[in-house]
Amino acid sequence: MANRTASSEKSEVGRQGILNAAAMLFRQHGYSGVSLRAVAEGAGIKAGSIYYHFGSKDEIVTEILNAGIHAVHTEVIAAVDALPADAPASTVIHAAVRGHLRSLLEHGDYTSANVRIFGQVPEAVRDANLSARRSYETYLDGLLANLQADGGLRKDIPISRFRLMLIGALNATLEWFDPAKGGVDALADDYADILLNGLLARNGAKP
Amino acid sequence: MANRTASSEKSEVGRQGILNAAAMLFRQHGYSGVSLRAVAEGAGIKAGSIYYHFGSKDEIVTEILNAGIHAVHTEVIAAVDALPADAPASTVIHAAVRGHLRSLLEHGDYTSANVRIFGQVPEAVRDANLSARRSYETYLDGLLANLQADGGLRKDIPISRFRLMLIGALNATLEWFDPAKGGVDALADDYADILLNGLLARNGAKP
DNA sequence: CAAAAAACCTAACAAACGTTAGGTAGATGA
DNA sequence: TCATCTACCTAACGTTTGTTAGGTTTTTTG
Repeated sequence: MANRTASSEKSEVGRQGILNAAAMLFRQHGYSGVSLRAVAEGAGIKAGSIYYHFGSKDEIVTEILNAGIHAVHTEVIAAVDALPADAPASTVIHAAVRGHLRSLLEHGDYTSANVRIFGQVPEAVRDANLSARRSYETYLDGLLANLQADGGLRKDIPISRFRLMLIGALNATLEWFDPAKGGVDALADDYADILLNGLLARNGAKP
Repeated sequence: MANRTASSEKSEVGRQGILNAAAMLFRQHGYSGVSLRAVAEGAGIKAGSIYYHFGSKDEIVTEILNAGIHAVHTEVIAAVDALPADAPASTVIHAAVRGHLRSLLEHGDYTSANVRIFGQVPEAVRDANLSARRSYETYLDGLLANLQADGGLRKDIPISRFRLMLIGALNATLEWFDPAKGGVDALADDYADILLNGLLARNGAKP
């Protein structure tokens, strides 16, 4: 029984089903740790059928990598654009942090696959993802530069270092965050707070 | 010519040579991306010979993972213990950050292999590394708790969140840091500064 | 100097890999 | 209704994988 039309649990089909299954698996097991047979099973089809939609494994992973960057980039832009134009630096950073974390931790098989496997894929695949990456980095740098020019952010540390630390700290949450244990937004509140105000106890304290 | 005793470029031999070669390769290509034949070539021997020293690939990777954690743990302890007992929180954090980064970025094939592949190895291997991880985490938590109790660190955010963000931000430097482009210690200065004081421009500014 | 132990090599195994060729069921369009 | 097209399947290919068995060389030991 339950043997008609393959009967996988999810069995999303078609091109998108392959990408969804692959993104989930890449995120969990790394690039070389995922076989096309595993991807096919996740998508509810057989391995050979993948080649109807894609020319190679690298073609799949390239598309996933690009979609991952595009997802964060879009979500962060949306979060920041929703603010009033004169929002203070702390508000802008907070919105960006929340947008990035949401994209990564909530609807984020593609984004988290990107973070996890970018360092493992063949060089050609990495290269194909570089322009999307740089585009996001440039956007963040512009954001930080504006806040710095307005006097909201300190000026004694280069922007690229801000940005690298920001992205690094956020992406690292992927390794331990458990959506069942606590909300993404509460995490974003804490992270933005620490990043903005630091760990040190203030002398002129607040309540 | 140059054909005696295998003549590989480095050709470290023996058990340690295998581990060194494997750590370097795992760091670059991930767990499944490294074959035992590649490890053997890196160590200057043939694939089958590995089994004289190790029982399986997982046995190798287990040992590398444990050595990696042990290396950071030891270096951070040494850095902190070198400080006077009454050192302020900022000094202690700075020393810990520098120790962690040095272990990761300077003499750190084992440590960086750990960071890179921990999420990809079979569950049994991960489990075998958990106690070493927890030991390091417990040490850091104790450190942070002391500083918090002394009034050096703010108390409105749980210690585990401090620690996770700290380790995450530091480990993430592995993805982009280029030792040829800038010193580890300068990086540690900046990171400790940002983590302690935050990104925001201060009103009661300093010179 | 001979015997024993240590450290390797060679050659092969079954399984799993990415990929390809050719076939088939069901929908679509004339 | 027949031909075409889409979306799959089956079966196999050559290669690479972790691993093993058995043989050879080097080093240590008595």
